[in-house]
Amino acid sequence: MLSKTCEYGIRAVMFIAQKSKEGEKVGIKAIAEGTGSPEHFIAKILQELTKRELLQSTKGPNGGFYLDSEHQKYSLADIVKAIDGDKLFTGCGLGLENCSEKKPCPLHDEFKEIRERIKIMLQSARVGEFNEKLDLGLSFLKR
Amino acid sequence: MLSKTCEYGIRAVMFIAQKSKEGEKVGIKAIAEGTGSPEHFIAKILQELTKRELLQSTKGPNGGFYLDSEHQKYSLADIVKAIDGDKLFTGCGLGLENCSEKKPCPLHDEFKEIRERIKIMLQSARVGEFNEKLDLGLSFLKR
DNA sequence: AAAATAAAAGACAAATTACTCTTTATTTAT
DNA sequence: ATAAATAAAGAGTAATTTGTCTTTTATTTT
Repeated sequence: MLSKTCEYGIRAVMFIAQKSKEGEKVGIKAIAEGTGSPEHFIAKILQELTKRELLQSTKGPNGGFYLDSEHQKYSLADIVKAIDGDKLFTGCGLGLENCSEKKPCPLHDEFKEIRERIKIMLQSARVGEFNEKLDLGLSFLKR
Repeated sequence: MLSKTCEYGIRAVMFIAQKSKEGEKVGIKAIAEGTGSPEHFIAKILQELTKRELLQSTKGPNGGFYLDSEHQKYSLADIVKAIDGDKLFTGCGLGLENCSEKKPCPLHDEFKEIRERIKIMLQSARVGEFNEKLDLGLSFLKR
């Protein structure tokens, strides 16, 4: 469904959002630890998200990654698109490049409905909306 | 969503089902051609499906792959499971090994619903149910 | 200004997935 | 019985994804 890169990315962003109360910043090491992800790998992913301005960071002592309230409004769909592109939302389920409404694969309508649901789900989920759930220990980000 | 291997596999199986009127058999070359797939690669995939008895074949002149009416009743879910395993149906959306009802990831319920839909869709689609659509040219298997 | 801290960048290594080629085994037709 | 046709099997190669390590750059504190 999602690439591993994207899974790590989402988990990291949720983690950062949670820790970003009052502009607190969180370093790569803590993120890797808190999400059970390989440190250098997740660093690369977050670099990319920062470049695309879905995530904020500062260097130097007391630096790290963070998400102000504006940035907590980005959707998970934004993150997924930034990492995996939009094939999940638009690609043919059977991998046919020319599959379209006019020239559909046999599963076109079926996959369309599913893709649509995934899209809605990810578009309506905001990066920052999981903070409480995580704070209360009702859900987890670490394997 | 599906691996490329699985996409090829499904397309091939649909193609074979369509061509299997009255026990006609179809060779690897025709399958590769008819589904726009790499010949030797699709051969491997079909080998595996045959070994698992989701597909039938005979060697020698006039041999090839085919699906009798009993075998046309297998579902696409059967094919997917044989090739990709069942991670699509059961895996955590964020890649967390220990994600479960009791210890859920933040997107657990959302992904559960989507996985459920995918499962129902693939379980209710029979390998042989696309023959007519394909015969009438209402859908295609080749990019 | 210097030292320390932290992300950015880049070059590499490993693992997995996708694909190719060659040989072997089986079946059918002559 | 032999030859031809065809899938099965196996041993590769190539590409992509995942993961690691090292160096550089920017920022802050002293």
